[in-house]
Amino acid sequence: MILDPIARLRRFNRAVVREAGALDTSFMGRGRPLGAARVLHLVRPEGTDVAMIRAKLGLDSGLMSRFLRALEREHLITTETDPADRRRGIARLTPTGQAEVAAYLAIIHDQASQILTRAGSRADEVLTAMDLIATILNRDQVELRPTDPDAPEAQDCQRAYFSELEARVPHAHAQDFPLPDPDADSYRPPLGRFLIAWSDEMPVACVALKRLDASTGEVKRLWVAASARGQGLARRLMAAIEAEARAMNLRTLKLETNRVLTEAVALYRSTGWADTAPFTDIPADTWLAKAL
Amino acid sequence: MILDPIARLRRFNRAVVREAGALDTSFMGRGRPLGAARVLHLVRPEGTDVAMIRAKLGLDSGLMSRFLRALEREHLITTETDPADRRRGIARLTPTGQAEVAAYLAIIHDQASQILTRAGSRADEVLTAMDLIATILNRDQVELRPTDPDAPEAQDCQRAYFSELEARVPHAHAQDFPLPDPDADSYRPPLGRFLIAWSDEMPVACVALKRLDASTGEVKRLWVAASARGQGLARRLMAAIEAEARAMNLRTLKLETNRVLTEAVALYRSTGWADTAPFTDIPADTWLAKAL
DNA sequence: TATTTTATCTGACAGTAGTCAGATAAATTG
DNA sequence: CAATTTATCTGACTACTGTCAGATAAAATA
Repeated sequence: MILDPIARLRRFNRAVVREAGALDTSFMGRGRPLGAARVLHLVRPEGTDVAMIRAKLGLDSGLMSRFLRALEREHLITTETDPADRRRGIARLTPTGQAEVAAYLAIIHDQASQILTRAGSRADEVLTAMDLIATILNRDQVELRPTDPDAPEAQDCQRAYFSELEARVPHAHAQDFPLPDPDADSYRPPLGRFLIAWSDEMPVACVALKRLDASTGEVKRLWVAASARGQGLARRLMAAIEAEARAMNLRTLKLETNRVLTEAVALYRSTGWADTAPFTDIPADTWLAKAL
Repeated sequence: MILDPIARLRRFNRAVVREAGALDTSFMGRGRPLGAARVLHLVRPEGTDVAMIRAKLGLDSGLMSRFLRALEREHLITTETDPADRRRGIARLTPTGQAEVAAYLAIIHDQASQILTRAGSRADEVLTAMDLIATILNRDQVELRPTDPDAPEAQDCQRAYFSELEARVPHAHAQDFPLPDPDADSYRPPLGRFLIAWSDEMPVACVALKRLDASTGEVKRLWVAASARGQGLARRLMAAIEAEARAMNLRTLKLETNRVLTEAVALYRSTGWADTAPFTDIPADTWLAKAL
């Protein structure tokens, strides 16, 4: 576009802050200060560690204590001491509290759909834009965590991976890859691993490892969301999955890919992977191996 | 992408609010509450109407008065009564105040470039995404204002328009349209008009009107930024420029266009424009007229 | 000209966020 | 076991935001 980048960024900031301000007052719309509402949001019915909430919100212990007692007075939560460490507290949502959280979520949901309605025919574009911006802003906080390959988020990642393959690789068809994967056990300890990269609780990339024999593993399902590319996430995931493989005492890793996936192939080759004998069928046309 | 739209929107909100929060505290980093800093930002060296600032920020008159006096005590502004209406106040930035505003801007600038740096190779994509989101959020506040055709923003719009033409219309070359336009007088009262659509002080669309003879005008330079499409802005601009033409006592409007600009042509035809005899050269291939 | 409206100022007050110091009780460490 | 650390609680305090009522002076209106 036409303007100074800084001016564009400031305009964006103003627009978003105005919207977020409206969100704040709506929090107060339920007769509770923002701070207490934020705490309430993090308490789960099955119980949440008080210290964890405090860390997450960066609250002073005194303020936290006051919020908790205010919520308790409203019968929205109950607190007890952690039996394992009786200095620590555990907060639990009461049924009333659950209803209150649901009411907040309904408000948020309404406001969100209002924004999407305002975007009209461009809602998809707007969401893609939001993903990109959120991913950039969260960039330093992306966390890799092992996940069950049948977890809904893992399936989401794989679905996105398959449809990307279908779009780019000749003779690859998403329907050849059923979900949940009948082979999921192979990606689950002790046979394998499934890693997801999380950006603020949203999965943005994944990779899987599968044991082939006592000393050999196969790397599969390396996928990075379009919004999260250009941050070295694939490299980070590959390093992490190689570390997992070493921890499993594997000495060789293999993978199959297709030369049209140029970024992926370039990444592999630049990190010590070399051609090896084909060990699978089409749509693969490139087979690589790496000694650990 | 893969997740529930609402979840994506909430993640976006969290990411941006966290960032904006950091921006807020930096405002306080200069030892002044956010409210006063916001007021300071709106005061111009040549003097600003106090009531206008108050309306823009939605402040209570009492609070506003206190902010102004606090800023005055710091010698950042001076205030006087409006000679034309001695109930009203006018605030002026002192040189000290100008330096202070510059210091704020430097901080903002730093933070903005930090974000762009974080975006790395995707900075352009991020800015485009921000434009889109800001435009959607500001959607209801787009304002049409007549502008001088030589104003920098008008030139920005025209530059964007020409490069769009060059990209889409065969035989159109941006270098055939010098800026500032030697013909600018034609788009300036009393001969013509140049309208810009502003979204939070950023130009997002424009249109020009040029008198051909006592009763005929020509509409030119209809342009809408990519980020602002799909909101009916072109239609709004056309309606406004037709109103301007009527106010100038014109009875017929003409325009030239090219059939590859399908959205534009469709808009014209759906609002009463009909084919007319060619009155210009290539790259035009479609000539339309409308009786007012 | 009398009345009403408008723009601002002033003082009083309340709610929220946040900090700090000290107290308490339960782990952890030496 | 004594000393230290950790998690929480409590009370005191400050700063910022925001609201309300009343005062004042200058337009605008009847």
